[in-house]
Amino acid sequence: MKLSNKGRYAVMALADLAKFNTNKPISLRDISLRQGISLLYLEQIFLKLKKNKIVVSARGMNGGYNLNKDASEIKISEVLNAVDEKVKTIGCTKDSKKGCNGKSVKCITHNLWDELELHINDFFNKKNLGDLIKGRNENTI
Amino acid sequence: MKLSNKGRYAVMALADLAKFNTNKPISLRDISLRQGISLLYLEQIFLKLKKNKIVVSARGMNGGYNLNKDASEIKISEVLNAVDEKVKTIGCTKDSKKGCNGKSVKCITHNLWDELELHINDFFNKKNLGDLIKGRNENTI
DNA sequence: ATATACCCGACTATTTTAGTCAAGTATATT
DNA sequence: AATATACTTGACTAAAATAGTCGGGTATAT
Repeated sequence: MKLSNKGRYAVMALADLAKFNTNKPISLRDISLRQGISLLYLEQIFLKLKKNKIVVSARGMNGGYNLNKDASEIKISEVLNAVDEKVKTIGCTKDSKKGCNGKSVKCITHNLWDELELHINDFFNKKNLGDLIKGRNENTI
Repeated sequence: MKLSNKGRYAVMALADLAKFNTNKPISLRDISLRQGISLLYLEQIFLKLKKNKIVVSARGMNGGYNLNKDASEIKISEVLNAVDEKVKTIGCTKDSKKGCNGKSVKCITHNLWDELELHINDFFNKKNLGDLIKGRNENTI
């Protein structure tokens, strides 16, 4: 059970964006250099963030990205969903026909995974980008 | 972020073992049939469970497995660790040299993933196999 | 003897993740 | 107008993890 780089990078990049936030757009090149994330990979990630209205883009020279709303209003869950980093714990309902269907007939562990999923999503729903900025100190990069 | 089948199967199989618990060993064949998990895959999983002293085996005809202690004393975290299903959220400290090292210099998201890991592990530490048995009803398989 | 069932390492196929590439389009600056 | 910067898009590839199989054991009850 692990978190993917894509999800991690998305949050890192947005935190960077929130930290250096000005009225001017910030280029992916800058974020790439500061956070050590491949530029090409960042491009892919930011397309999704843009589609999900988490960032707004400015094209051309001096272009880049800005947050679409205040950092404190961007939940981590929102970010992870945007880059398709969903929390999935249950696989038992996939081959529906026989066995656990999650409704009338449940496997003995079904509720456990359900609870776990809620537990994790709850965590991501309670944290926002603003929290990350607030919590940092002088050793934070 | 998802849970692997291996971890899921391990918990399912042990719950099955706890449910049908008698003084006689229970064969993997029975568990395989009841839970719909490949016998060969179960063998692989139970070798690890055995190495970690979660089950004891009886070889030969009428052989099989039994729990090594009371179901209420087997934590889910123990089971998942036994089959190498660790919770890993942090990848930023891998290329140690520059950037986040998790100690003197931390990336802005480091604490977040640390907290998440604790949050998930906490969940698994609080749940045991006994809880699953207690919580079931007549529709549970 | 023989069938059952655990034991063990190696192997393969599938899926997911991670990251790259090529070929654009838009815009500020010179 | 030319140019460099930087976003846009879809497809492509490589690497890693997962899921599951295979073959050839050994132990034991009947």
